[in-house]
Amino acid sequence: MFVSTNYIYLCGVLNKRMKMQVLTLNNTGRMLHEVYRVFKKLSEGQQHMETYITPEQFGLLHAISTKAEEVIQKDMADMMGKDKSAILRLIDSLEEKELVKRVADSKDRRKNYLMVTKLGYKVIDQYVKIAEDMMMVIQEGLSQDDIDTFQRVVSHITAKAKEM
Amino acid sequence: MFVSTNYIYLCGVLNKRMKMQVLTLNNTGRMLHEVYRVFKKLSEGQQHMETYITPEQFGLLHAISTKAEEVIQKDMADMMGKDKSAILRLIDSLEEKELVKRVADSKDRRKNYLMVTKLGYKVIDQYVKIAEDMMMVIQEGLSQDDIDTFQRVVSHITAKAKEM
DNA sequence: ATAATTAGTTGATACAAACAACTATTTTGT
DNA sequence: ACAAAATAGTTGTTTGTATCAACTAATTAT
Repeated sequence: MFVSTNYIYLCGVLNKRMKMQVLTLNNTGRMLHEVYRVFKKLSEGQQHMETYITPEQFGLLHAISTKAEEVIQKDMADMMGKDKSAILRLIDSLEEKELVKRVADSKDRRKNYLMVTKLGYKVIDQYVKIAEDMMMVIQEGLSQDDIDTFQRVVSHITAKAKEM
Repeated sequence: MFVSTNYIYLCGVLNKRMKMQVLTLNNTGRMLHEVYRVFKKLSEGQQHMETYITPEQFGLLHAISTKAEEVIQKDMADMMGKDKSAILRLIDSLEEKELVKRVADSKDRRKNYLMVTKLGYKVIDQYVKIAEDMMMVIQEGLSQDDIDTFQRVVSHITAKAKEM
């Protein structure tokens, strides 16, 4: 399993040397790393998994499934901030596992709509179930206020970064 | 530049389907992705960089530099949750750029202490400076309370995940 | 009608992860 | 004291995923 921790120490270092009390993304990458580790462990404990997919594959598959409108590869590349060829290869791998299908647009023959198959939804559900159970345990001890603030700060940082 | 977004959608999906109001790591990976993008852009804008290093290299280099005691490769592998061979190869790359040195322990000849060179510290400072400036902008509009809560939630999640 | 743009594809290259097998050294247990 | 176990590091192999550049085919704009 390939796991990059790019973000972990990149973001982890922000502010280590700050003189004043400021926002620290110090442990955020490490947090995701730990959560990912647990998620992976729980996933592997499941014997009856339909299909094993990597986090990248899962992320893309899930992202496709949650879009209200039809999406094409280009949309997913934009959405996920990756090169179109990266998306293409992820789609290839998902199609090989029969989790998505490329369906040609009859009007614009350059486009392939991405459709999640029945099996695709099944696999998503399996992974989502694991994630839900895990998060239930993880959030024990946090108040609703904590959670709300956390989400708000995340949105704030994301928005600020996006305009930079 | 290699950028993995493993965590982004893995964690991004946690809770999308939750029925009740719960902790959502929904956008956390995306947040780090955006922050990383800005960081990279700012880094590339710097003409007078001593040496370009990847985020992984930077993370390891910085982590070594902040340890109070001498560290060996094994320590860094444990600390960063990676296989020792992954660390070894990152150290190789850092040593090639003359940012760290392996120094043999005279007592236990199995061990190599990792020492950050002068150039190593110089490179760290350059990257840290960029990160600091960026975070100053990003945190505008957040209260101290927001920041504290954010950090506390991150610690909570990390701790909970670690014991799972 | 030609030019520019768009969507997708392919090939080349790079980075970094895991795992397994190995060496050399040190520590442990009897 | 010596054999066995543990430890630190190394190397080779495989896998996954990213970028970039060059390309085709189809569509849109001038």
